[in-house]
Amino acid sequence: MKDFIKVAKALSDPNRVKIVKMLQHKRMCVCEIRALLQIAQPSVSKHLKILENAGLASSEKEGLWVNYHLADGSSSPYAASLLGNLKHWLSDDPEIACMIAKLPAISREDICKV
Amino acid sequence: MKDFIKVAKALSDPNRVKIVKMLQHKRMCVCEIRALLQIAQPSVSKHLKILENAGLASSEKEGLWVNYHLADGSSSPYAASLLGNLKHWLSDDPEIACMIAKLPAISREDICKV
DNA sequence: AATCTATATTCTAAAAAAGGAATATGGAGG
DNA sequence: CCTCCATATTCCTTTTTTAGAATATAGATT
Repeated sequence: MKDFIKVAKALSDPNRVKIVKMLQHKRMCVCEIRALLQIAQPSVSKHLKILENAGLASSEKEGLWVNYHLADGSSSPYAASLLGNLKHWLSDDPEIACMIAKLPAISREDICKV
Repeated sequence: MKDFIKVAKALSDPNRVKIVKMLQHKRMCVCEIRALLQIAQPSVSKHLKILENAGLASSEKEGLWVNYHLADGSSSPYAASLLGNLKHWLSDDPEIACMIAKLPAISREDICKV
């Protein structure tokens, strides 16, 4: 029960759903996500922690950067299933589509300067 | 997006997930749900409204009673999909199982006296 | 009509979540 | 060793959510 609620809660915030949708396209560092969402860096970090804790995302260090990517689903069947659904869902949502369109132009070298 | 968030939010509260799990077994009126959840009647009504609004449940009047049952999924693909998943999910959660075990003994004639 | 009963709504208090400024951490490069 | 930079954490404020008491509504029964 607790695990399911964690996944549902994690996906009940628009910014976190947006993060999941971006991570479907490529792995991203915090400042890249921040650039797309246009919210403060600590907020991004907090959202990522919630996603990670729910089994929806995971991270790896790469020098100064921390690369976030979608979780493989092994830690939560609920997360695994929802991540599968979200591959199809919301792709044509205008807000999401607009964000994804900007994705290719984002490069961490240009963007990062917190 | 809005519709998805509504479903995720609706399912991010333990009491509402419990209601969904009971409704898998039979349609129920507010006071029956209240008896199983052991929370106040207005709280039950509010939870039911949120579930209904998300496309997860629907209701029909029957005299003084209002029978709630799972939605058919036609109003939200997200709700439809999650309702499908929830048929299997959480059935062996101890809290859920205990609640479902009490379900057959609940009869609105005995229970209702708000 | 008067009353009882199941449910919905309103209102208010308490708890949880989200956002960001300030600060801490930890690795990289001078 | 010192500085710089990306990220995490802490702290505080604002907003949202939850819960229940009190009240309203509407159908049923007398």
